[in-house]
Amino acid sequence: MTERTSSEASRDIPEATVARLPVYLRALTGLSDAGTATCSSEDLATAAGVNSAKLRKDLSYLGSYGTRGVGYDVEYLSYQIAREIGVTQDWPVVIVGIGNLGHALANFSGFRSRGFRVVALLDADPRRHEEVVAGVDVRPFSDLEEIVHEHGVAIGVISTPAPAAQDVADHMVAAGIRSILNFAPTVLTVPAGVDVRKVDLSIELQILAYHEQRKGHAASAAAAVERGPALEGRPV
Amino acid sequence: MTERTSSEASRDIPEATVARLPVYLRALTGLSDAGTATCSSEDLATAAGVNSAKLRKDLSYLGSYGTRGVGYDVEYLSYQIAREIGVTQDWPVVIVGIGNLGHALANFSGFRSRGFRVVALLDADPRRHEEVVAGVDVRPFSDLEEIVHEHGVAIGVISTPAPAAQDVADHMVAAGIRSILNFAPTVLTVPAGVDVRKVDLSIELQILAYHEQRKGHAASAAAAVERGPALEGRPV
DNA sequence: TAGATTGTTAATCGATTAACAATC
DNA sequence: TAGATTGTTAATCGATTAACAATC
Repeated sequence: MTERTSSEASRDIPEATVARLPVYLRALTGLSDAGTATCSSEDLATAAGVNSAKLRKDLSYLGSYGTRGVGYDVEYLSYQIAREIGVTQDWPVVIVGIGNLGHALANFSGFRSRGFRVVALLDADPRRHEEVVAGVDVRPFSDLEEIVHEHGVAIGVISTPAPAAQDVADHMVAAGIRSILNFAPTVLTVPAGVDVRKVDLSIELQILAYHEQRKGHAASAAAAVERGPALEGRPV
Repeated sequence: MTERTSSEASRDIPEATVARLPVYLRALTGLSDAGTATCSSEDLATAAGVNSAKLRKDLSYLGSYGTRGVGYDVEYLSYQIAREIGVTQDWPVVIVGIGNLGHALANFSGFRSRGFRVVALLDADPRRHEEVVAGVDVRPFSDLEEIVHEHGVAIGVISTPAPAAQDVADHMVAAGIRSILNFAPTVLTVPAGVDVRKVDLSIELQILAYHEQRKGHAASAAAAVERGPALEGRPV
């Protein structure tokens, strides 16, 4: 299962590097679209918004795909990163919870463009089963296992309200899904071997608020903060 | 500007800790809703999905809000964390780009529940200016500066297509916004002192795909991966 | 007091960065 | 060859974790 064909240098890529590879891939796609055939680590780092030392260190985990004194061939490096991430293959995805956010996700073109194919939209509410969203029928949640097996779904997206999310995750795991992207604002408990990534709008805003508070944002609010213990803290 | 009232231990909280404080706050809200008055670091850590050593270390940056041998008072700790993050005050937010995702964000109740108030929805497309979303009028993008000043907006959310995002960010910065939450799949360039946080669905999926590929997900796809160089890589 | 649990220390681990030898 | 740029080393920095003294 963990065996790879020989000559592969790519073992044990640090998590922080893995998280940046898709950023590099997107930057390379941008360079390619602009007609750039070759780029230096400095060029690519700028496009990706990191420094070039970090970029070169990251790429070194994949192998040696550059040429000293020259740089990187954009198409070749793109392909190597895409292969490393796994987006040269096709990934069937199922989305559960077709409310406002589920609609947005189903219509999101970024899914399709990187090898992710939405094969089913599921919702527990029968009133939604009439709908067709982004050309895909909304089906009952109870069809999950059948769909997972039929399409070989490995990745599930949860966009239900928080109270439903754990139950949805349990069913996904039971059906064989081992990678979950969770948009519901709740902590999911899953067995070892199942990956969960979480996108949480409210948490992102709170992190921004923390830094904003420390910056002293608008003059009026800063004044309110500095005015004292501020047990209520509502700015004017 | 960076002055605080005395007795505040809260200086230089590590970034990793800051990112977890909102998670603790949510877990505490859950405990409170369940009628729990006191909890141990072990209880709270479980609810938040972290280990208790990390939780205690994190909380130690805020001060000493627990009682040895007893644990933490849920309401008291909630308040202290909320104050530290800054969500005891009210944060006016503007959302730019009212497509599918913008609609979902405008309707997202998690915004309101944590002190974030959507004061305006902006879109460059005049055909959207008739709309009322979540009880808020959609207004022209050119109204941005006026709205920012009128409401003291410190946080801007970008949910436009990628090509528009940098221009939106530039205008936000010019209007005085110093914290941006970016949903557009593009790297934003902003002056020092402006915080950008990025939520990128496609990148999250690619990170999951990387790990899924290494796990050997469905038997058929795993077979395709192991079959050899797989220059095309499309699984059966 | 005895049991429980915090807050802190110190060791470990992982990520970042600058510098530069290797080499095109 | 001379100039440019990679890939790697080593130093630094920050985050995690286990263990336990402090103390309720």
